[in-house]
Amino acid sequence: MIKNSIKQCILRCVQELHQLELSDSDIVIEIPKNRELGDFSTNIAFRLAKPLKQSPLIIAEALCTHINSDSDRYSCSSVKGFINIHLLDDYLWQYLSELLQTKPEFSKLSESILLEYVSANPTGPLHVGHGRWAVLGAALSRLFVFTQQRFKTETYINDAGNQISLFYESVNAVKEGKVIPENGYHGHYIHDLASSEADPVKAIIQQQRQTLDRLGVSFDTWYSEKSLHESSKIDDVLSFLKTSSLSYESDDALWFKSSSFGDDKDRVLIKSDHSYTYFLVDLAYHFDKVNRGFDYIINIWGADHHGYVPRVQAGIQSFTSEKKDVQFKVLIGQLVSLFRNGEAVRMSKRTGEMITLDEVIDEIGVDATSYFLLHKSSDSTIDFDLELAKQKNAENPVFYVQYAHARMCTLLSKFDDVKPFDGKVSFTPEERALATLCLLFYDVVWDATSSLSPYKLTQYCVQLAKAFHVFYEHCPIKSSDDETQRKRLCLVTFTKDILKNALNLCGISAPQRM
RNA sequence: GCGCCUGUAGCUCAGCUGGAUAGAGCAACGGACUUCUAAUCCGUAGGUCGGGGGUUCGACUCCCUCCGGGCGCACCA
Repeated sequence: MIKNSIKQCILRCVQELHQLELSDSDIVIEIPKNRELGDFSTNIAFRLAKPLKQSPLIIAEALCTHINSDSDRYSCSSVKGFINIHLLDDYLWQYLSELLQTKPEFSKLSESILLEYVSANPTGPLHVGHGRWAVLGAALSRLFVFTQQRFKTETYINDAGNQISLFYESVNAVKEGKVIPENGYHGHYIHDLASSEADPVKAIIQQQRQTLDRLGVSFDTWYSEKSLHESSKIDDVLSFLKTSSLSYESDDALWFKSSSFGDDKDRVLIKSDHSYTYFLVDLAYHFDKVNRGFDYIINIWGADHHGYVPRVQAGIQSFTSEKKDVQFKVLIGQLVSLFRNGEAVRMSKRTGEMITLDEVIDEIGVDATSYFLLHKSSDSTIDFDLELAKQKNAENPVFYVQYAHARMCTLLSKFDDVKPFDGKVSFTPEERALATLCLLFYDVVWDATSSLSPYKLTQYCVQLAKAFHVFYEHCPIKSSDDETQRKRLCLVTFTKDILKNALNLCGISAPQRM
């Protein structure tokens, strides 16, 4: 990773010059907003000012001199305490040429990750909210594969409990020509299910699976809540909590001392009517996750469940207090609102009037669906305008990016095999901007992976597409001399491969032609 | 009332563990196609970063407070 190798260089120089041992995290490599300053920059001189008791300007000056005398990779200059790093052309080109052939060793986020997502009730079709968790989880999975993490994916099927009973009642009511219970399920699909012989829950799961398939989402395990009830796992967690004195009886109910682990209050496990709470069953599920040996447990939940996080967190903590550290992370995806030409599309689960994820995919396609559900930080709500997502013009970033890829493909097809360029290089500003952006690919991949933020990758796609379009307008290929032509064709080839990789990691196709 | 998320250009959003003149896309306005796809590019305009305090050499970024928006606060799932 390019930023990393620059970091290492600076670490070494600081060590040689000042006998200071810094760690990776002490150094920040940035890309200057004003690109004329350099390809990269660092503010390390400001950070060293205090410990060294020197002015940042002097520190920066000395470091630059040291790096310049020492490195055949970088040429540095110091401006107002910042160190601006300019990659030497030959080094830049060599780095770029080998980029995709030499994938770096990525760090391990943990020994073994479990990523649980979607986990929908099998009582109806998936909606766009599910789509967001699905797209997010799938992108993370691909990033985990790409960065060679050890991990499993899983979805939890809530195929037991009150909602399921209500669901069956609703379907049966229609079958028997009765009125669906007030708090039951009223969607049109209930009538379809009633006219079929198949088990409604199985039918819905099958339907959900097909929808997820379209988005490229699959799971190692479909974990059934029902199977938990049928196993001894609920008793296991109960006896664990009892023997650890983490539960107690009060008001005829059994409680978990979740407040001892940071929750606002204690939570009921077994109700006074002796039935289990949903929480108990979920606790059993997470107990099982820990017992299966995962040490990084990631759940993707909708914002409407965020109040539930502390109690599950409390559970995990109580299970693992005597064991090695287990990380537990709940990714809260904020809600998705659908719009059409600026008008909110009403969604009511109650009356069953809602646009399903399938309908959205039918209308705007997989690529746009993936893009629009992925492109924002999961902390932000998404206002999703269907008409905008459908437009095949510049208003729609999906097309902007895909067009860049198609443009590269047709451009390359105009020329015979691209021969490697290994001469002495020099760059125009547009070439350099494109090339340095290409170098950042693995840095972005790692950033997106470690921060569990695939949206950074969609941003990168747009940036790369922009840099390419600019290059395309300013750097003709056909009309340039042999050397330049070969260099530019190589650059386009590298860019195309990187953009394709980046798009595919986002679950978006990279068309050859548009 | 309490908790989580959020408030940056007309719109949709970035802004990396505080750092250089706050960025991008779209929309607006003005340009560029006999030349590798104009689904593109170039230029112009547009911001007291919700308000107010504080910490700092330096704050969109950290702390406090107030205001607005979303979501949640069950012996429901």
